Amino acid sequence: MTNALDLLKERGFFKQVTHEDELRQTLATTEVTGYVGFDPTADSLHVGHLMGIMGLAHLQRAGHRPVALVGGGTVMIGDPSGRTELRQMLSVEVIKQNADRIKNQLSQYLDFESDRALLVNNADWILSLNYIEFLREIGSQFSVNRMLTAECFRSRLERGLSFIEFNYMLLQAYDFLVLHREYGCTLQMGGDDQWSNILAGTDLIRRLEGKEAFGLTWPLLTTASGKKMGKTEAGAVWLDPAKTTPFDFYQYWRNTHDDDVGRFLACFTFLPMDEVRRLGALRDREINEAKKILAFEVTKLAHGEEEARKAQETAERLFADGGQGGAAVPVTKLEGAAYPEGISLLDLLVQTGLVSSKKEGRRLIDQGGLQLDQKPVTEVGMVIQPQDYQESGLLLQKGKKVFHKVEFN
RNA sequence: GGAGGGGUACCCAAGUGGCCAAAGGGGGCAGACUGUAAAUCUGUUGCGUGAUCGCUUCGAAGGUUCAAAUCCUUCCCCCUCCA
Repeated sequence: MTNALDLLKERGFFKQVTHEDELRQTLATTEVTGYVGFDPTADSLHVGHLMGIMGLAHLQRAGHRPVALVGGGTVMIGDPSGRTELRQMLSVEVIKQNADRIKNQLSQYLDFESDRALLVNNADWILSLNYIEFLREIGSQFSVNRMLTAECFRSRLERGLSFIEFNYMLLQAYDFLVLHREYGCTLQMGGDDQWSNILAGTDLIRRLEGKEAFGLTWPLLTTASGKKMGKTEAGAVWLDPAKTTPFDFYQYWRNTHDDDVGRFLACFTFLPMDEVRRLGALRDREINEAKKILAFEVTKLAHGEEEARKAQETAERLFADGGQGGAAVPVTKLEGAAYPEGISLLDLLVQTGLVSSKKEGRRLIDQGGLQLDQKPVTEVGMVIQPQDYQESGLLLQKGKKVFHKVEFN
């Protein structure tokens, strides 16, 4: 079996490590327990978290034991790394709810059978911390001078950094220490912005336990066009199907920038690297095949094969055949009887969420960007009679690739 | 606590009494091109309406004025320097 470190490296999960050779050696000879932290700032993970999720998943597949740490405690502080503003503080109840839902999503990716993977919430040990004890045991191990030289704080010194944020590093280091003590965890992974925090943890373990722990970071993912991963015009691309439909999720990946395809296949799927390299090397029109595979595979992981297949079929019909679409097109169901006089197309657009105001809808139609059942709409004031669409419903198309179905019953 | 600077639309940022629903850039949306990609070009980007009409908006609340993002008062928040 390939060494886990080389596997991660090969798949794009490698930017910095603490001690590369020792880590490789350890991974080759023992089952390593490694963790990644996730902050429950929302009630669902999104595509931006996928690096962490897949990092753990790849680790597990290489024969090691992943630990997903939900930061129910640390999120109450807020990681200052890379932020320009103090994070909004969330209430305890909200954080708890979020943490629970996130646990669920993670189990899609990791095999938690018989402790082959662990799920922990640092709220369990952080919320009950005693301030003085913590300062004496952990705080005494940190040099403020050294902390200030860390990149994550340097940039913030100019913009302002609150004391609560300054403590984040200690808490994250403490997490690592706890996991080390409780579960023999010796590896922490994360995005490269976590480097300083990870080092704080490995240092702490060395000082307090006299043991060697490892840190590994991967490059912060941006798309080739420099955008933050997982953000679209409509906001984040969520893993929760109620927040981002599997179809939209599929489409997000289907529209990947050419230059990102190979990288994404390596990171976000389990396809063999030979296949990844072959697909990533495709050019021009041919790369669309690779994009389809990427979209299918990633959707399959997030939502299951069934949903992925539906999304793919729907996309094929919508784009290739120009037909009425398929099962996965987002649908709005309306009570036809509620509109005896018919419903204006503009109102309908707003109801489906295709536009945020009638003004925007009007603009859309004026600019020729709306199609109704494959035909361009030219009349702004058009009124829809529900009885005319009793059977198949109607298909709205905004621009080139946003589809929405309306059904009346 | 003291001194100074600042809060403008999704973001950055101009605007210091009427010509301001508010320049410019980014971002978004749409059109052309195309491969459901990128780049490029064009249009558009507070809300309501058929509208060159109305309504709401420039940290918050009051006030002055025919007229305020712009002037005055009070309050809230942020930053810098000093302690």
